[in-house]
Parts: sequence; C-alpha cells; structure tokens
Amino acid sequence: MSGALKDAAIRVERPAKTLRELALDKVREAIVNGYFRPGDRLVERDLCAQLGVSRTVVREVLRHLESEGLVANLPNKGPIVAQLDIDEAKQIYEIRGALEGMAARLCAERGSPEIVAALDESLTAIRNSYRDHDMAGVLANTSSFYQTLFTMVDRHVAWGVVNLLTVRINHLRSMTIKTERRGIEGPLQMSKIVDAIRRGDGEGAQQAAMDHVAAASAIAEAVLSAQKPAE
Amino acid sequence: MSGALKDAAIRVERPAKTLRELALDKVREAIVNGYFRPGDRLVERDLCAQLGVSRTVVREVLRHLESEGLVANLPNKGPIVAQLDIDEAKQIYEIRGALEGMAARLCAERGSPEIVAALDESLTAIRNSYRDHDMAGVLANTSSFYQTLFTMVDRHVAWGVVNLLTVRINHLRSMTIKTERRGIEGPLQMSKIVDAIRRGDGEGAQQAAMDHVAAASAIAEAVLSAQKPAE
DNA sequence: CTACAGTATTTGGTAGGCCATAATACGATT
DNA sequence: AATCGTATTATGGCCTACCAAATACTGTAG
Repeated sequence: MSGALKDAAIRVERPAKTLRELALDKVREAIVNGYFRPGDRLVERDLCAQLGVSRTVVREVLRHLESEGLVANLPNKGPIVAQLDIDEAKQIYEIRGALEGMAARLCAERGSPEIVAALDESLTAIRNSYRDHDMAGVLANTSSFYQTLFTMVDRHVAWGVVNLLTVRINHLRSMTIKTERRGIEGPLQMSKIVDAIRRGDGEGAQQAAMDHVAAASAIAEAVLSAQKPAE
Repeated sequence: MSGALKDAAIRVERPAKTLRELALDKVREAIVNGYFRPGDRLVERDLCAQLGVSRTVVREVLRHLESEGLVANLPNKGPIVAQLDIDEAKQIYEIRGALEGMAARLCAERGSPEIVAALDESLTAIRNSYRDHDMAGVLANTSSFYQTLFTMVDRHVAWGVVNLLTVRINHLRSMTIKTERRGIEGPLQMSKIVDAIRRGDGEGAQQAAMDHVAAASAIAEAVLSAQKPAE
C-alpha cells in the first residue's frame, strides 16, 4: 500500500455499531412507523425486555430521542412518545422551506452539470417508485434528492438539521405522498427546481423549492386537521 | 375555581431540576466557556469525580451533548470536546442567516408595534452593555433580541434550532463581539433590522438580518484562521 | 535499537439494588 | 354514603459493582 493511498477506499464497512446505536435505531424506527403511537408511555423496564438490553442503554436511547424531539419527558411521570401538533408541523415545513430554498439557490449559482445529473437521477427514481406504488421507495428517493441538493454544495450541517426535523414529521410524509395527485404534482414541482438550477436561476430555484414544501405543508395540514377531530 | 380559569397562573414553580439536568448544564457551561478545550478527552470516571455524580448520569449527559454536537465520540476511545472547524462555523452562520432572515421578514409583515418596542428595548440594552464593557451582558441581550424576533411570531421550533446551533459557536461569538468596531457596527446593523420591521419592509428586514450574521461570520472566519496557524 | 509480550486504562455493556414520588386501591371513620 | 388517611404498586432517578474488549503504555529480550 503506497502511503498516499486513501485507505478509506477499501475500508471494510464493519458494522461496528454499538449496541446503543442499534437500539436507538430500533426505537426510532418503532416510533416513526407507528409501532409506538404518540402519547404512548415508554416504560424503561418494558423497553429493556423488548429490546433485550440493559436499562443503561435504554436510558441513553431515551435521552437521545428526547433531544431529537421524538419523545417528551413528563416530570415525575417518565417518557412518552411526543405528540406532533399541527402548528409545530407547519413550523417544521417552513424551516425546511427556508433551508432547502437556500440549498437550491446555491446549487443554481454553482452551475455544475453533475448536480443537475444527480438530481435528475433521483427524480426519475422517484417517478419510477410512484409508478410501482412503492411508497417506501418514494420516501427514500425523495430523501436522496434533497441530500444531493445539500451535499453537492457541502452543506452538511443544514442537511443534518433538515434530517433531524424530518423524522418528527415522518409519518406525515408517508401520508402526504399517498395523497391523490401527489404522484404527479410532487415530481413536477421538483422538476421545476431542477430546471431552475439547470439554467442557473438561483432565485427561481429557491422559490420552486419553497413552493414544493409549501404544497407538502398544505397537504399535511389538511391531513392532520381531518384526523384530529376523528380521535 | 371556575372551570375556564387557567390554573397555570398560580402553579407553584418548583425547580424540580433533576441531577442529570444540573450536570448537563454544568458540563455544557464548562465546554462553552472553555474550561474544557476542543479536543480534550472527557473521561467518564474523571467527570464522575469532578461532578460528584455516578457514571449513569455522566453517560447520559455525554450522550445528550453528543447529540447537541458539543462532544464527539471516537469509537472505542471515548468522548472528546468537539472541535469546530472553520467550514462548519460558516455553515452555522449561514443557517442562522436564513432562519433569522425568515423571522425578521415575518415580524415586518406582521406589523405589530409591540414587536418593534420589544426589539428596541433589547437593542438599547445591548448598547448599554457595550458601553459598560459588559460582554456577558452583550451576549445575553443579543440572544434575547433574537428570541423576541422568533417568539413574537411564534416560531419556537426555529428558535430552538438556532439555539442548538449557537451553542456550538458560542466561544466564537464571545470573540467576535470583542472585536474593535463591533460595538458600533453590531448594534447599527441590528437597528437596520428594526427599522425595516418598523416600516413593514419584509424584504429589507430579511436582508438586514442576513447582512448582520454575514458580518459576524466574516469576523469569525478572520478570528479562526488567525488562530489556527498559531496553535 | 527494535519487536514483542504483558499490563494498565478506559469504554461499552450488564446486573441489581435503593430511594422518592405518584397513582391506585383499600379500609376506617364520621 | 362520602370522605379521609393509609398501604401498595409502579416507575423513574440514581448508585455501586462487575465484566469484556479495545487501546495505549511499558519494560524486557534479542
């Protein structure tokens, strides 16, 4: 191995995941996909049994999820799955709009063909997933669309923030994309972003990105307010 | 008590701070104000001794700070105080610009005199703190300026994000405000934000807010790049 | 002077226990 | 019967002690 060779290239992608991280992912997953419902109590000792780990680990996981905003801690009562109220969801969409708009503008101003190519690729993947009614695929590919938007201009911190906020509205996302017409309009709006980037129109790209999340926000609001009185 | 009466009004405000939260604040404080320096190892058992608490608590605190981005965890080596590289700092300033710009625009569009009054109050407090060379006061009042900017238009989530990011650059903040001329220019830029809000100019308010953090970012970059080679 | 073996340090994780508090059930008193 | 006080239970917060595995350190033999 000649010294200058980056060994990262061949590094064996060992799991190396600590037990804590495994447990964290499991619980977050369980919350996001609805196995634990908002308001459910998360009893430490029960989780220990269900996860097969010790209380130490469970507690650390709960703290972590608490700081992610996925669980809330009632004093003297313990942790529950955080409930997402409609106003908070709107705020999250608004923040995403601001940050994704910023990223889109930066991509447009950069004017690199690779960015456009990568975005186009994600976009067709999204269209294909819609065509196959593969909703998990839609979510994953949409996520990677935005990931390229941020990481192609080296905005990892902003991407982290968006990701952090997104988990909190994840079940909303899975409802909005199932909405009628979203399968056509969603990709259409995203292609407007790509078009603006392609022609180097920063302002237009920002606006298109903000429009897209605004639309998602509107759908989410409709879904949530239709759901709330039902319970 | 007639039913509609909000009982929150008379609720006895007991501290109820758990030991964990106290420890969390202490350690965060220690990192932010430089008692622990970037790159320092945070040995669990040492912290136990220094804080006078058990490993359980220390570990939860470390996990929490990890998710705040204040400590980094090297696998099998343990936690260290996160080092802030210059690029990350710039990204954080950029995000703040986007969010504070958004909040400023919303304030301007709201057009409520109370907002202007509250901001003016913070602004004179900042000026007074500068006059008295009370740098801690400058920081606190600047923070409350932005807090009103966000909370007056009910953007608590965005305020939370800004706060989260801000702790990571806190020692930078304390250096930038000490910079020559910052005592005049800082408040001047902030008064431009308030002026734009006063006359209902959303676009101008957004731009002024972004200009302000851009200036802070430039100073921070200068400070950081002057500091890095010195070490 | 180097290579290697052994030792100390430290994290990751487990087990179990103690105490304080909140809620619930239950029994006694008026 | 309604109310009050008490015992029980469930649970979180916190602690100690322990073990295994990885890493860093150290001293010795060749």
